[in-house]
Amino acid sequence: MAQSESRRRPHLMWTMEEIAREVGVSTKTVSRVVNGEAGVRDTTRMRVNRFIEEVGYHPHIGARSMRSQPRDCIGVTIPAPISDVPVHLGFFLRIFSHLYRIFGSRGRFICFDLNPFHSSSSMDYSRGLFEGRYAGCVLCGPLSPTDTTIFRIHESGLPYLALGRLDGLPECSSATVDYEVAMQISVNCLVERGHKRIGVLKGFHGYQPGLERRRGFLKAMQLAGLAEDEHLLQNVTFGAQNLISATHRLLIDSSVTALIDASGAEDAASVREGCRRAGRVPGKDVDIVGWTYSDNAVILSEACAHIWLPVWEAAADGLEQLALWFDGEREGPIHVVYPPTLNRIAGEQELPPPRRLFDVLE
Amino acid sequence: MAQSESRRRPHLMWTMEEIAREVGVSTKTVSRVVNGEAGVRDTTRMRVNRFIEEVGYHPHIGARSMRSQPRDCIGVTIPAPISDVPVHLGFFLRIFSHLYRIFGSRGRFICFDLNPFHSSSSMDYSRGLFEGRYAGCVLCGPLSPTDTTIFRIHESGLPYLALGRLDGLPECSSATVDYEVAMQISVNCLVERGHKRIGVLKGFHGYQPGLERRRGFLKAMQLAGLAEDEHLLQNVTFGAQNLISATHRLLIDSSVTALIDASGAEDAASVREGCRRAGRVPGKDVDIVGWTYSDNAVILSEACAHIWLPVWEAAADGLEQLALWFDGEREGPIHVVYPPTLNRIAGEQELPPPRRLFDVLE
DNA sequence: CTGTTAGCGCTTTCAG
DNA sequence: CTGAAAGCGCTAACAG
Repeated sequence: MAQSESRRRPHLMWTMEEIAREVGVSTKTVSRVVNGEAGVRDTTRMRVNRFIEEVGYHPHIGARSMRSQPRDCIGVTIPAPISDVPVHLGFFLRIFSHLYRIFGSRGRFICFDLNPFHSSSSMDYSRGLFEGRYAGCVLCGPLSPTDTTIFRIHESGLPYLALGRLDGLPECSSATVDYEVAMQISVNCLVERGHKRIGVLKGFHGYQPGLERRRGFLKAMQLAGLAEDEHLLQNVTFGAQNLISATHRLLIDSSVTALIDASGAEDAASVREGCRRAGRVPGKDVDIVGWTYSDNAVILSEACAHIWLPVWEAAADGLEQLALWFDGEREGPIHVVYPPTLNRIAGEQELPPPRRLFDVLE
Repeated sequence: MAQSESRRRPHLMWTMEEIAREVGVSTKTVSRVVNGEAGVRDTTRMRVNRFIEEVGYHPHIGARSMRSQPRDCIGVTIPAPISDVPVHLGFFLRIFSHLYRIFGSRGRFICFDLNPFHSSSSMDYSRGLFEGRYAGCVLCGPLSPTDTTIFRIHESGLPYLALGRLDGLPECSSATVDYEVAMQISVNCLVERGHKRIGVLKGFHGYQPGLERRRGFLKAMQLAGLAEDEHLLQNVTFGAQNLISATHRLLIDSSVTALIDASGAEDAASVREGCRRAGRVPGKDVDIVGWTYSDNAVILSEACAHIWLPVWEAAADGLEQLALWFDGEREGPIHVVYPPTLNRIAGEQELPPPRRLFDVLE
């Protein structure tokens, strides 16, 4: 036990070898103590632990990660540029809250890669995973049909959850809502009310949720024996101006008597303004079905019905299962698809327009 | 150029050595290309880059971190258990937003260590830094006078910012508000209005902001030639019940004619209820000075004045400077101390009670 | 411009 | 129960 107390210098970053030398054991013994492995006498263990506590030793995570996969860090990354798909503040807070409860409160690190598109031109949002930075990850946003990164993530076998699915990879680990069905329900609702030409404000163009909206619309119109006019589908982005003019474009055609607001923007004011500019009165001239992420919520008080997309609820379910996969208590991939619900509730009390994560606070 | 295309197996995790072998160069050349260093012919660089892109190679962050300090990850940790100091949702969102703008949008990782107290009993919130996980960190909350971890962080020379200071380490890199002055201003305001015995709802007991409140109170009372009765200081936690009963305890003493709400809870309802239980009418029986984190805000409409603590503004300033330190464009430590402001604005429009990060959403 | 060698701090393997 | 040695994938230092 050659404890050379005299040569103990004030270190900031200790190594196992130094610890071992000071305590008078081998590095392997220190390693065993640090990792709580068996095969160390209690007195030795205590001696090592005391010294580690005293000098404030922390194992170097990089060195460790060269021999074993990291287990204590979950990554969160965004597969779409934030400028394309602004993050709903309420959604983000829920996700963050779940991540805290499931991972953070148990002492795990939660690592955000919020702009993987910064330096590389390619869709390299998987970098944190393949760099060995985290043990699994959450893809927090819709996937693009041209996405290839997701395939590599899937093949890696590491735990992951996409908050959105992909036609090209049906086995993708995902938690989402069936937007195709949402659109079919919306169309049917309006067809039942006697409408023949139904306009659609179609959000998420270029992403899977946009594809599903389109497919659901065409399928439902066909089943109803109505014209599947592509012009009835207007792509919209999240900007108010864009939403206004798209609404206007649809309603300027007087044969269009109904509107499905599948923009995902929950922006009643813009839809109203678009109606006004087209000389229409919502609820009288135009029958509207609005889409929302909140149950029993009214987005547009003049709407005849609202479709509730339980996206957040699906995400919560998926994250719960991801935690199990993470802990080795189940296998991947995860498949959560929640059905949308048609709510015919009415009321003056409209949901306030959503705030966006990085939009509102500066 | 021994490109053994034939032996190229579908890998998920490539190493530099494999890349080098496949392309027919040395590992050092691959390293140079990956890190954008000079000393590689353009054609070679392109050949390597093409291959890297093709196979989706990512350098192993652990291996890299053994030779050089990480530069692309900022850590956020909480030096106080979240149960002691619930996180103000508005504050969190501002911090997150700043972190995104300053670090995230530039392609850096933001790594949260939200419950470092999970497994270890010691205040080990510095673990991420000493494990080599991040290049610098933000300590997001008040510091305890018994804290020793902060000394090690300070000595490490790594960039860090504490959102709160510490008497025991005046040179600590920090961005905060002068609570001592806030208390002195509060007391003076009430003394000018003729009060001799002033009760204080004192938040953050056991943390530096609590100490500063106490010190400021005793100092101001002494300067005013009034009794420095310790009983006039009531420690409060963030629970409504606690706030109510503390208010009650103070005001049951009829000699106490004024109250400083330095709880930090921004909870008008509880203060009112405490007054009511003591048979007092705020603004008539009791003169009140309220503390708030929002400028020109009214917390309690019956209050004669409000003290604005620009904590969030100081944090924003500090984070801006941390980014410079991070990028080597300045040296540490950072010293931001914002003065509080007395606002005599009145109005019925009270600020809604704050939401807490992990309280509200589940 | 390019390559070789050593070694970062751990964990794994194998030997006592 | 304990230790010695090899090696993970990368970069720094030094040769060419």
